[in-house]
Amino acid sequence: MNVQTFSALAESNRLDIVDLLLDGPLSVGEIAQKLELNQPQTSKHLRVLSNAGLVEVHQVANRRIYNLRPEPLQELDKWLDSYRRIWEARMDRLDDYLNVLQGKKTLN
Amino acid sequence: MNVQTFSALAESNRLDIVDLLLDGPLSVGEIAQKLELNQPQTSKHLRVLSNAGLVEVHQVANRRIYNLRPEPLQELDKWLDSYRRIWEARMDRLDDYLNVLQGKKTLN
DNA sequence: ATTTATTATTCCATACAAGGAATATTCAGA
DNA sequence: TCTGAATATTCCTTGTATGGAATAATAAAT
Repeated sequence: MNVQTFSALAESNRLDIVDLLLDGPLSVGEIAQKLELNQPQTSKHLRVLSNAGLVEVHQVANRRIYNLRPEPLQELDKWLDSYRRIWEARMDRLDDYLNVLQGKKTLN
Repeated sequence: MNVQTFSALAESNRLDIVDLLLDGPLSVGEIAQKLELNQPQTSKHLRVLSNAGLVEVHQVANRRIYNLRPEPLQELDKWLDSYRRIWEARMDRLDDYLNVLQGKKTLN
């Protein structure tokens, strides 16, 4: 799992941007307006998201249109697979482990 | 979606710890040894993970046993739901959006 | 009570992220 | 070619995260 994805999403404004782009592509100005952000910081956040591969840009005249790229989120989804299997089984294998420890102890 | 979850996972050592705990609970020393980390930094990382609710601790004599808590990852899983719907549909609604822009343009 | 093992905490130094403000860049249109 | 709109970049400052080293705290054992 790529840590860059988590880094990019570990900032509330950027998470808001991603959630916003879920409804479709938007220009920088539209994003800034809807989230009440300054344009420069919006551009900066978009660059981070872009570096993480979470968004892509297309230029239309003056505007730059950003939209989501599914790949990183699909990778995240795939990563979660391992954990889903455990949820069904039993994530807190604590009791088992404590028994092992107890066993070790009685073996000493 | 809670940003703390992303922050906690946005560090490779911590991500390694989480992946390691997938195989079952471990003590601090075991984690440090398996990941070749110093004990103090291991404790620090575990504290971050604990604050994010990703792990829980149980004390057994000297040792502190850490294991995963499923809730934050389940929340992450739920958050991804919105995106899965889009993947099937078509995440890059870029063409549509460009047509809209084109339409606006011809209306000017 | 003292020692030993295990874990947590503190202090320090460094690196990195983020916002504000200003400026640069790019492109379309007059 | 000049202007204006949209976006990116830079500079600066501040806050925060991280690792290393040392130390503290806790519990078991002798």
